[in-house]
Amino acid sequence: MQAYLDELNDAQREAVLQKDGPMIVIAGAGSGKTRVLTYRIAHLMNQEIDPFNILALTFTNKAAREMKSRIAKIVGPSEAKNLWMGTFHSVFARLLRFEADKLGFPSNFTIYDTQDSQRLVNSIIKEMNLDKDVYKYKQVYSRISSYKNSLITVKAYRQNPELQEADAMAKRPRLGDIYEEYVNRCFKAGAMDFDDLLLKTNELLTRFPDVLSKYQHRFQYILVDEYQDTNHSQYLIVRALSDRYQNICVVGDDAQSIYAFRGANINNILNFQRDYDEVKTYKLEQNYRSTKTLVQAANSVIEKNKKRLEKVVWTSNHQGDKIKINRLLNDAEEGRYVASTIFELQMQNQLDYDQFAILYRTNAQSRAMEDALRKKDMPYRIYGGLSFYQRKEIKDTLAYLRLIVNPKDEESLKRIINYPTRGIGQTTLDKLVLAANHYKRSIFEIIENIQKIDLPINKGIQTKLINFVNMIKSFQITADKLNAFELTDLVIKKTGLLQEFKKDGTPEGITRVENLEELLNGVKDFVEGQNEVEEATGSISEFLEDVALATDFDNEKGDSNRVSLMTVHLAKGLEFPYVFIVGMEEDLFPSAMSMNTRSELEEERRLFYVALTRAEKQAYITYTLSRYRWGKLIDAEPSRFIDEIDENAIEYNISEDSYRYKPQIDADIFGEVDKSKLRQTKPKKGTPPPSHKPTEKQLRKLRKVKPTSNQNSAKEDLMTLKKGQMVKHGRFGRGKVLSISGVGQDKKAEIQFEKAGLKNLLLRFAKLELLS
DNA sequence: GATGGTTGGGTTTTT
DNA sequence: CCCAACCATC
Repeated sequence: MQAYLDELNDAQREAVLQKDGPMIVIAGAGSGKTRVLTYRIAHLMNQEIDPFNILALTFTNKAAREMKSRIAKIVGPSEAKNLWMGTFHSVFARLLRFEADKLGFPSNFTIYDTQDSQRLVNSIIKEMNLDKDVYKYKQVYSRISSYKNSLITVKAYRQNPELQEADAMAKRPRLGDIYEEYVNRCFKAGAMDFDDLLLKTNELLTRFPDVLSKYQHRFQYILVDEYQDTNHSQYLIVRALSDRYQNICVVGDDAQSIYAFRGANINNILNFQRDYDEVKTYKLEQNYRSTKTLVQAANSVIEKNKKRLEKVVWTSNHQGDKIKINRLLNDAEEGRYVASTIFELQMQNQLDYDQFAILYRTNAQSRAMEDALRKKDMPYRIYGGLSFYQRKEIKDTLAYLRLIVNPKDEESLKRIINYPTRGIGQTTLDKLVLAANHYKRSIFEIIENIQKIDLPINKGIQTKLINFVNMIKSFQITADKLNAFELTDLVIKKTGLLQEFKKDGTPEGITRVENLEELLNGVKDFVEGQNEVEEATGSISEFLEDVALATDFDNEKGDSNRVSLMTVHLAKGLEFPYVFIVGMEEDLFPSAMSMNTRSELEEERRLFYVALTRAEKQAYITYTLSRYRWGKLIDAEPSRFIDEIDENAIEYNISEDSYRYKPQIDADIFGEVDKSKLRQTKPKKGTPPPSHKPTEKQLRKLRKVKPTSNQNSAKEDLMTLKKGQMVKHGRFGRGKVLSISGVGQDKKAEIQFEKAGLKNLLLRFAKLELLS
C-alpha cells in the first residue's frame, strides 16, 4: 500500500479509500480534512483516474494551490498540473470563457466586482428617476445579488408574486425593473458580476444538454471542500455535474458555516444524505491542531447552538494553557496590550512573528491594532479590507486595461473617460449614456459614431471624446505586439496616470506611485509564471480575470515572518499557534446587525467557534469598556459569548487597574534586546513611559468611563449580593438571584431574568441595580 | 459645463 | 473614517 495511507487515522483512511459513489465527510475543526482531500485525490490518480477527469472545488485559490503542490509531491508535478482545481468562481469563470458564445457573451467578458455592480445599479436608479433615499443602491444591489444566488432570474421574479409583494411592501415596487435593466446593461457591456459566474454556469448547463453532458463526462470525480458554505446556485451546479457518475465527495463542517449572509445555505450539508442515494458518511472527530483546553472551550461554545449535526470533537494533545481574557479601557489600549503581549511572548519563547494572528469581527478594527504594532516596530500584514486591487489607482489602471480588452465595458469607461481629467464632465457622460440606451449600443460605439448622430455636445468636447476613443484604439492595436507587462507599462505612462500621481507629491501620492510599480511587478510575475500553467496564453485578459477573482492571500510577497491581521471570516481554514480574538463585545461580536433572529445569532456563534479553533497553543480574548466608532466613543459590554466558554478553560485578568495595559517589563526578557527599541516602551527606570501617561484627552475618557461614586457604592452593594434578591440589569431587565459563586474578583451570580432567561454574570462588571 | 472643496450620511462579514 | 452628492467658482 502507498506510504501516505499510513499517515492517516482509521476514519481518514476510510474516507480516502472510498472510491466511488456519493460521500460526505463531516470534518471537525483541525481534524485533517485537507489531508484527506489531498490524499484522496492523489489516491484516485494512483488508481489510474486521469487528472483531467477530476474536479476539486475549494474555498480559496490559495487552498487550491497548496493542495495541488502537495498532490504534486505524491504523483508528480506534470500530472497534478492537469487537475481542475480552484474556487467555484475561478473554475466556472474559466469554463464560461470556453462556452461564452452560447450565452451571447464575448469570450473576453469583463468580470464586474461589487463596486462596479453597485455603481451600475446606482446609475440605473438615477436614470429611472427613482427616489435615491428609497432605492438605496447598495440595498438594491444586495437584493439583486441574493436573487441571483437563489437562481431567481428576472423572469422567475416576474412570475413570483410573493417576491414582488415583498419588494412592494418595502416601498420598492420598481425593483424588478431595476433588476431587468441591470441584467440588460451587464449583457450589453459584455460583463458578468460575481453572481453571474455561478448563475450563467447554471444557465449554460440547463439550456444546453450537450454542454452538460460534455462536462458530466469530463468531471467523473468531483470533490467540494467547505461544502457548508455553498449557496443554492453552487449547489445546483454540483448536483448537475455529478448527476451522471455520482462520484461526489463533499467535505465540510456545519459548525463552521459562516457565510449565510451571502447566500450560503447550511441545509446543503444538513440534507446531503437526502439528496443522493446510498450516501457514505464519514466523521473526522479527532482534532490534531489544538490543546485540550481549546477544544473544550470551542465545544462548550458551539453546544449552545440548536441546529447541529451530531459530532464530538476531541483531542489527544496536551492540556495547554487556559484562554486569557483581558479587559481594556478602549481600542487603543487593546492594541497596546495585544502588541506588547505578542512582543513579550515572542521574546520570551524566541518565536517568529508568523506564529501570531489577530482576529477581529470587522475590518475597521484593524486600525488600532496596526497603530500599536507599528509603534513597536513589529512586522505585520493585514489581509482583506481594502485589497490591493481595489485601491483607486490600481482600479483606474485596470479600468484602462479592461476597456482595451472589452470596449463595451461601461463601468470601466465611465471610470476613466475623465481620469486624468480631459474635459469630459458629468453632463456629457449623461448624454452619452442616454444615447447608448436609446440606440442600444455601447458608449464606446456611440463615441465612435458621434459625427453621424445628432447629439447636443459641442465640437470641442466631441474632439476630446474622439481623442479618447482613438487612444484606446491605438492601445488595442499595439496590444497584439506587446505582452501584458509591456502594455500595462505603456498605459500607465501614456494615459498620464503615473504623471497624475507623481505631481501630487503628498505622501499619499507617493504611495500611489509605489502601488503602480507594485502592480507592474505583479504583471511581470504573471507573464513569467505563465509557462507553468496549462492552457494559459499569458494574455492581458487572463491577467484581468486572475485579478478580478484574486483574494488577498493570492499575492503573498516579501518577508512572511509577520503577525497576521484579518477578520474571523478570512481566517477560516487557517491555523496559528497564538491567536488573539479582539473586540469581544456585545453589538460588535455578536454584531448588532446579526442579533435579530436565532439563526443569525447562531451564525455569529459559529463564527466565534471558528475563531477559537484557529489556535493551536493558546488563545487570548480581549474586550474594551469603550471604543471609537465613527469617531465617537461608544460604551461597550463584554460579549455574551465570553460567558458561554467553559469556565475551566478560561482565566480572567480584569483586576481594577487593568483598564490600562501595563506591560510587565522584566530585565530577563529584555536582556538581549536592541536598546533603541526598548526606549519606546520604557525610557527610564522607575518612571512610566510617556505613552503610558494618560493625556488630557484620555483622562477625559477615563473620567467618563470610570465608575462615579454613585456606581461605586452600587458596586459595593453588589459584592454582598445574596440569593433571592431582586435586581435590575440594563439590558436583561428584572431578575432574581438564584445563586452566588466565586470569591472576590471572580464573584458571579446566577440570575433568572424575567424576560432574558437564565444568565451567569460576573458581579465585577455586571451593570446591576439592587431592587429592594 | 467642468472642477474642486465641503458636507452629510452610512458602516458586518466576501467571491 | 470614507465615499457620494451637493454647491460655489471659474
